[in-house]
Amino acid sequence: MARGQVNLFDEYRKLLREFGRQEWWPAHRRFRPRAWEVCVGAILTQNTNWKNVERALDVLLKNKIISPEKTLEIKTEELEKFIRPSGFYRQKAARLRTLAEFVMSFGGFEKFRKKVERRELLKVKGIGPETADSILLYACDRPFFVIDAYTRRFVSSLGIRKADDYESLRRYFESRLPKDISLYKEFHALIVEWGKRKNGRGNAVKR
DNA sequence: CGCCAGGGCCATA
DNA sequence: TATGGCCATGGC
Repeated sequence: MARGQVNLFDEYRKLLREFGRQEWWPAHRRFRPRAWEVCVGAILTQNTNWKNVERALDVLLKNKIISPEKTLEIKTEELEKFIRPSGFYRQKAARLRTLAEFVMSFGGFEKFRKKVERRELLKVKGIGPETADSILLYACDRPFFVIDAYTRRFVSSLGIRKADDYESLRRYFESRLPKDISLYKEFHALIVEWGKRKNGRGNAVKR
């Protein structure tokens, strides 16, 4: 593949043709998540297998911990117990509470969703660039492209030589794609699917 | 059975 | 700024 001639939108269409629509949120789970649950998922999946995250999300749902308010009401030990299947449960319980407090400082989730700025989110302890962009894109419908470990491998598989720091890669994607939120969501999900199958995981290919 | 996952923080140099 | 240790469970 010739360097410098990669068309990212074409790459997106190839993945879409090969794997089909991923529709991460909300359609890939059996319930329709509220935006808060998307934020919870973004924290719980930090360096963690998504299957484990789903177990933890199921426990939270079963116990009706489905809002930042509820998250702040229950005891920390209780929250830790609920999310244990997702690993790093002490850290993550603390991070969930911190995020819940931050969200509530806006006066509720809807206000947070409309007003939060990326800079502010990045200052929250436990929210790094990937988690921030996941929240902004999937929960707040903001046009930020999410970069993760799979994205780095994907970019390198295209033979593109880029500085691989987070911000450079994010701008690389954002500057070469239409500013389309649905496209960002779907492309990132497809890249993850590509990475999983490459690792010999994921579901069998059917088309 | 070992390897490692849809990161991020912190201490150290 | 750049490495390295740490966090922890469950899938495969």
